[in-house]
Amino acid sequence: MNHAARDVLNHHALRATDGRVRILEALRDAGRPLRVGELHDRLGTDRPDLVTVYRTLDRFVASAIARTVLLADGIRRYEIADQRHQHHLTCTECGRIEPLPFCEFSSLEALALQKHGFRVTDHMLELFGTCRDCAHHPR
Amino acid sequence: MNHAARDVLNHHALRATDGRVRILEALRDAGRPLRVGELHDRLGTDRPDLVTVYRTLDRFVASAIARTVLLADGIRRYEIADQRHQHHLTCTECGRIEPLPFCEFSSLEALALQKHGFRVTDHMLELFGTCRDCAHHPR
DNA sequence: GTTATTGCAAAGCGTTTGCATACCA
DNA sequence: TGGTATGCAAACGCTTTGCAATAAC
Repeated sequence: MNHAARDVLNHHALRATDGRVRILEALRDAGRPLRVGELHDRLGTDRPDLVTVYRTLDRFVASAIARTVLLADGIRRYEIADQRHQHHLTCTECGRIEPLPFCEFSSLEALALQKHGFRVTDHMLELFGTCRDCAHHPR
Repeated sequence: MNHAARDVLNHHALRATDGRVRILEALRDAGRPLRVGELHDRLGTDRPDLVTVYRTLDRFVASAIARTVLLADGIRRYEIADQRHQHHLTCTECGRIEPLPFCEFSSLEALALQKHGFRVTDHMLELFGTCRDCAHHPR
């Protein structure tokens, strides 16, 4: 585990400091996009400074190790970028964020080009609603 | 024009102060989502305080006169809410934001429910790319 | 006249920067 | 050893809050 993280850092020509390894692992373990503060909280005792987390995440994004995720609340979150472009289901009851394993927009992008002369290079889609658990156990 | 704005405010049980009328008109005239600072700048001389713009926009959102728009940069923007739920094309070259007059997601929402037990109540979609003008006049 | 709204100042919060120290390669 | 990364403190920008003065109804 530890080695894998170091390898990733080395591969991206980033010095494999203890802080970076732990930040990368925390991001990986989370399985969902994390806010900077959340990530910092997860680093446990003797953790790197919050400022270091900010700087490290910037580095990770610049190196395409991580990417930012933007949801409707306007808060920037980060996730590991080793998977394909991804969307999320955000439960408005409990706040849980679940990755959405599909992405079908070729028709929409074709429409944008036809009707607006707009060539789509990227898109953002987020769905909000009630997750299974909250539907079964309403508050 | 002025009367129309006052009517809207009265209809929502908001006192029709000069500042609110001007903020509502500016939002209307913009034709695209505005940041708080942008909106404030557009209010011209003897304009209300920036704090008032913040408070007024909160009121407008609470009264469903306006709504917030969130794009990939994480900056909150506001637009008049008198039209249907809307998406945007954002040009990454010139920054222009263009409304997208369609929204087709029933199939996606059905899929989320089937596969994830997730009932979608809202969604956000933003497309990014190169607009017609920038494609014709590259920098 | 009563209550909501405004301006001003200041606090808050998340994020960034400067700089000296500590660390990795 | 040389250059990068870190911690700490402080600056920064956007947003919110407290409170007295003001204006709408």
